[in-house]
Amino acid sequence: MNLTTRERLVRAATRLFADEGYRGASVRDICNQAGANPGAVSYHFGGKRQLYRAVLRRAASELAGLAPPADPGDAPTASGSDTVAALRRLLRRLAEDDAAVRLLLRDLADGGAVAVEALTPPLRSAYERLTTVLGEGDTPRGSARGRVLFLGLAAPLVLLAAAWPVVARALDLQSEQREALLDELVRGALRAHGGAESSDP
Amino acid sequence: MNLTTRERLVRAATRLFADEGYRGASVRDICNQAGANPGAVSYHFGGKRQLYRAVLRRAASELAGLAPPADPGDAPTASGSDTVAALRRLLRRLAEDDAAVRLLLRDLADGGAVAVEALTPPLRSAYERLTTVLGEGDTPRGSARGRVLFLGLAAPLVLLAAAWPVVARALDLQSEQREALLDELVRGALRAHGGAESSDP
DNA sequence: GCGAAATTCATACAGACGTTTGTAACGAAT
DNA sequence: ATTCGTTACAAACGTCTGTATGAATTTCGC
Repeated sequence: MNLTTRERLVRAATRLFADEGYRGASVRDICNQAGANPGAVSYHFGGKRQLYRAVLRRAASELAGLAPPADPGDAPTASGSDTVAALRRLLRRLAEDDAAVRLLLRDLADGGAVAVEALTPPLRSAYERLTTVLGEGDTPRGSARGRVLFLGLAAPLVLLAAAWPVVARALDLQSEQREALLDELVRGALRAHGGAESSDP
Repeated sequence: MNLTTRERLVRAATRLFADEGYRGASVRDICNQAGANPGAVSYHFGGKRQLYRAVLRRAASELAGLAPPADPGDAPTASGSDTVAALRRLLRRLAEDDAAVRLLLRDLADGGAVAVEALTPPLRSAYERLTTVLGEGDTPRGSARGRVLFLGLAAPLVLLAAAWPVVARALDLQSEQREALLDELVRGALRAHGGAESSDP
């Protein structure tokens, strides 16, 4: 592999931090995996903490890249069949390399400092994209229904991607049923969205 | 405080493990917080790992206790207004001491070994209670609609309790709006539940 | 009030930790 | 050809880790 040492460090650290946590992954392990010296972390990043921040930033922006901003050309659709397909793709990508999700899950447990600052823009754009596509654009961010739709989709998605074993065991599901369950969830959320008006503002 | 040393250790460890993670919380810190000796952990629990397991077990059973098993006397209700109230209480208790939730969140990032084995029974009973109350008892655990309802409620609840700052920031919400948002979520889920039939088995 | 058991204590240990250090290797510019 | 900045290296540093130990102390049945 003809990658720079810095890049190899980030990749090895991503895997190890996701697997073992910040303190659990030692600088020596990371450098061994990257084929570098113990001092390489201090040299390239100024310390372990800053390597961790770099890894977390990259993971967050990777997750952010999975939710593209709202396209003005998007037409309001009642069915949302393309929404189902898009979320299906999203789940597949989240599941096939879960390092980023697990890293952010750890950050959430740590208070979510990085998640708050790095994930707010993509979450907002995903929220706006969703409400735009579904024709709720008249009340951009204040709509109770929009919030419910968004959280009702995003939260199960995170759990499906990051905590699937727990969900599968609790609900007696096989691993192949994960995408089917996501489909059911999306349809359920859209059903809720198309239902009766909510009462409070 | 006239608590046994063992109990003080568990309490201090719960807070520190939740705040700093397993490796981040040192035995010395725990013992200092508990007003005990460094050797107290080895003496009472046989080691740090086993103290951690005890803490995790207690947290899991505490969470489990918040979701009482299905009462045979529960009558199927279409409105689910008592469901809203029950989940409101649940969120409030989860939020006011978030140590247990953060502990289990860390366990999820670690693979969820404890969460899988300790949370499966309460999750199942909560699931059955929910479907029973809402009159879906004819297809006990195979119903796609039941799974959607359950996940659509449980997942946002976890996020609301454990990652509220991220959610609040992304959705431009104040901290007082948390319970209102939960209400909206429950109503949305019930709306989805009462909607059209789902297609697949 | 006594003796045994249970508990707490101060201390010590070997190992792993993150980081620093001095030096060597390398290509580019002078 | 030589200087320079960048990068990589091996070794060592002091600190902190979890645990073990044996003495001191408290607790409790009698």
